[in-house]
Amino acid sequence: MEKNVTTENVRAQMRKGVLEYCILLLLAKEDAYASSIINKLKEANMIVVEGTLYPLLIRQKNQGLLQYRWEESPQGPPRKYYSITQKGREQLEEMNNAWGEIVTTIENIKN
Amino acid sequence: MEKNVTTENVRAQMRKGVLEYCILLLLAKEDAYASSIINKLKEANMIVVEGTLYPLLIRQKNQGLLQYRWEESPQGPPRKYYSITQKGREQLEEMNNAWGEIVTTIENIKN
DNA sequence: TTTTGGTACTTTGTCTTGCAAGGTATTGTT
DNA sequence: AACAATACCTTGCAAGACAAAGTACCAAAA
Repeated sequence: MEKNVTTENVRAQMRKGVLEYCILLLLAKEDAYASSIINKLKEANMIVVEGTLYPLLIRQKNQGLLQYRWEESPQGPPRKYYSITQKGREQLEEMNNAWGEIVTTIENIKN
Repeated sequence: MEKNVTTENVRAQMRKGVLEYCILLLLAKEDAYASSIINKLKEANMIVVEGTLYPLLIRQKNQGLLQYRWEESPQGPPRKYYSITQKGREQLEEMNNAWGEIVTTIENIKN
């Protein structure tokens, strides 16, 4: 059964490829915890939900791109603050290049 | 000099979100058959293999974005020429917008 | 003190999709 | 007939996005 393709689906599809890139971009600027990352991405029109972000952060941590520390919250449970590692910054360098190339490639195909 | 594995993974990841977009962009310019599409994308640095492209073309056809006709080949078996439909062009419009927004979003996150 | 509401992190199951590998089919050449 | 080149298609696996449900912590209200 083919699903009806909506505008949202198109955007969702395109977001997938750059999600990890966005996380590293954000964390390169400042440490953050999952819920705050979701809000920042939402503000930038890059919708992500918990079920996507948490496993993604764990994957990036397991790859050595991120590390985390626990911090008390003014209200509620403690927060897991993620920060980017040296390896993460190198990966981000690669991603910057890759992103630039993709953008160029699309431009080329468009002519 | 060979690029390391992770670099290739990063590029592959980012390509995923825009593959369908690239197909429609190409077919909006001229009809093409699968093997030629693979070559055109390869020239544009957007590597795709048969096992990816054939199911993708079938999906897009089932969604009404593409149609096809058989044409004799000067050498070898007949070719399945795909062309974009009206619905496909409308979808392409959406994708152009979506792509523009993603590019803008990334720029925003960078700053 | 129990309940409630807000915040935060985690896991499970499903669905889609990319891809390697192998298969089928047609045509021209040896 | 055998082979090479071209072209299309399928299968099985793996990764990942997401909805939904679960766990846990804290503070203020009942």
